[in-house]
Amino acid sequence: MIRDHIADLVTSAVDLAIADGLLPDIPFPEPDIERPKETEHGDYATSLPLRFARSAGKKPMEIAEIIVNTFAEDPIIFAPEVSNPGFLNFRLTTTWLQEQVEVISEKGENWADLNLGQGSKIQIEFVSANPTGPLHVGNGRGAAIGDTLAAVLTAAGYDVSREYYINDAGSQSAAFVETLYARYQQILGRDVALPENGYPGEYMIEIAQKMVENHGEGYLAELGMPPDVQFGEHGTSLMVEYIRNTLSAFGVQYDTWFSESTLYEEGVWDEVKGILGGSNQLIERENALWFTSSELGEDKDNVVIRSDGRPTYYASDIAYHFEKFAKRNFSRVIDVWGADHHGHVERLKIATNAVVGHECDLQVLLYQLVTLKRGDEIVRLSKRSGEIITLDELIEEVGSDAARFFFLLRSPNAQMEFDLELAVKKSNENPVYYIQYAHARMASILERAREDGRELLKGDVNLLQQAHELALIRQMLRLPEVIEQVAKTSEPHHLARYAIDFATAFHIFNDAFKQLGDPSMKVLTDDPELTAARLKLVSTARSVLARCLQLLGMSAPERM
RNA sequence: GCCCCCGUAGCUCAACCGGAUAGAGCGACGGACUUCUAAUCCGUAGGUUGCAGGUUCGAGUCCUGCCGGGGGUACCA
Repeated sequence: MIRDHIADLVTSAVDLAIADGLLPDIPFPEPDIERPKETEHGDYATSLPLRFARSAGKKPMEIAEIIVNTFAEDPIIFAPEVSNPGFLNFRLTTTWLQEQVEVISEKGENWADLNLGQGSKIQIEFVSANPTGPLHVGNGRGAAIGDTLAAVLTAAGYDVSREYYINDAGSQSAAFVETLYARYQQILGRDVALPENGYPGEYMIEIAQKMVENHGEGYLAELGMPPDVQFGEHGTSLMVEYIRNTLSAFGVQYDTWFSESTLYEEGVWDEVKGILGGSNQLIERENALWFTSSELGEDKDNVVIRSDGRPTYYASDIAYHFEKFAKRNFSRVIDVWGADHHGHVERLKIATNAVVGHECDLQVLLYQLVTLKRGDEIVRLSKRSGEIITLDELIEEVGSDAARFFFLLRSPNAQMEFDLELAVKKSNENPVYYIQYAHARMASILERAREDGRELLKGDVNLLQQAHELALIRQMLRLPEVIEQVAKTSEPHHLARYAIDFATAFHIFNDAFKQLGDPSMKVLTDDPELTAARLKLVSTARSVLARCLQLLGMSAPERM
């Protein structure tokens, strides 16, 4: 990557200056290469002279001058310019920029891919909402973040596995089954009440109806008696099916749907209990079994087996993460959770390390909750209250692309407000169309060129010299850096922001002829050589934007 | 009480490891269609980055204290 290249050049220059006795022979700061905000400050910059000034005992500007003088000649970047109060600004050579069009066009769609992960196995678990009701808008945020993060990490060279954890063993699941059975009986004419802590939502009637359609009265037990366990299993799998369909409509496909129940059926929990018991980390108190997490720095111990003998979700989660690291050997695991689970993070990490026996690379990515508004009215997100805004409804109203982009545009740790009225009413103002329109315009130009019988990839890139052409090339070159940034920070919103910047660069490029009133600025002109060069640029830019949209999980329309 | 996230333009949000004149979109105002689709472009206005200190060459970013919003602090998940 260019940044590393520049850092190397700076390091060499400083080394040379030290060897020549121009700078003192002491350790110097890392030459951090950043992207300046102001274009006047070049393509890249470093503040190394400022940070080196104190220990070197010289003025920043003086150090900057010395580095410029010892800077090696390079085909990619010009010698740096010194700028007050002590920055070094770097500019890419035009020749190299032009060549990149050739390079990108040859490497194709995966041009920006990296090898940061070196093929290591990484799992991303996201959404994992209880199968007790339809996904709501908040789950959509987790879905968009998790899925795009997975896509970017794949592009960054990791062997990524997407996973959904089905909580089908806990008390919420039991409440779901009880409610479903009550609805089932009601449909079949029995006068029974819904359970107190059940799920009153309308969707339960639909699922119960489906159970009747599929199985008739087959699951009806004696009045007052619970149904066969298969009733619950079938009901839950129907619910999971709904969830799977919603996510599929949202563009999310999982590699694994992992059932919590199997942790008990296949003895994983027993194994975990054995390990923790063997190291005296479990204690019986008040008829319950506790994990002595306070011994490991937690505020308190936590119950793993309730006094009635049922395991808590904490027990499940320990077993589950033991399974991820010790059984399936993921070298790294990322759990994407809503911020309301924050209190669970530390104790899960502690327990996982304790049971696996070494420090595990477990990262929990928290995203802040989505507040729903309808005008001025705040809508509470809760499956229990019955009234929820489902992800299905959101997709229906604004479309999958717009919904995804809306979520991806925000940093995970920013709370976001979602005004449903606005989302519907102003859907055409969603920036998603701005980006997709850029792609459609490129496709349209290329289509027209093909109709004219022009070659798209034969042009001479050295003819690309206009400021707006070079600006577009510069934007393309950012993609690998953005992929690296997202992979390192687990913050997909940088990619969404980049997509907007890229679209802007293209729109400016595309409208330059109108702005300047000069038809020779168009892509398709009377000059066949220039046209060929620009077509190659547009063709390359289109593939870069398409890749970007693909990583964001959005479509890249040919026309709009 | 304690722990975590947030507070930036009228609104929704950015700002890469502490960098240069804090940026976009929407909204407001004023321009550009004889088009390669104007779902676009160009321009103007809009800020004491919640408040008060501190650290340093430099703070929206780090530290301390307050104020405000959200979440957590269960034998719910």
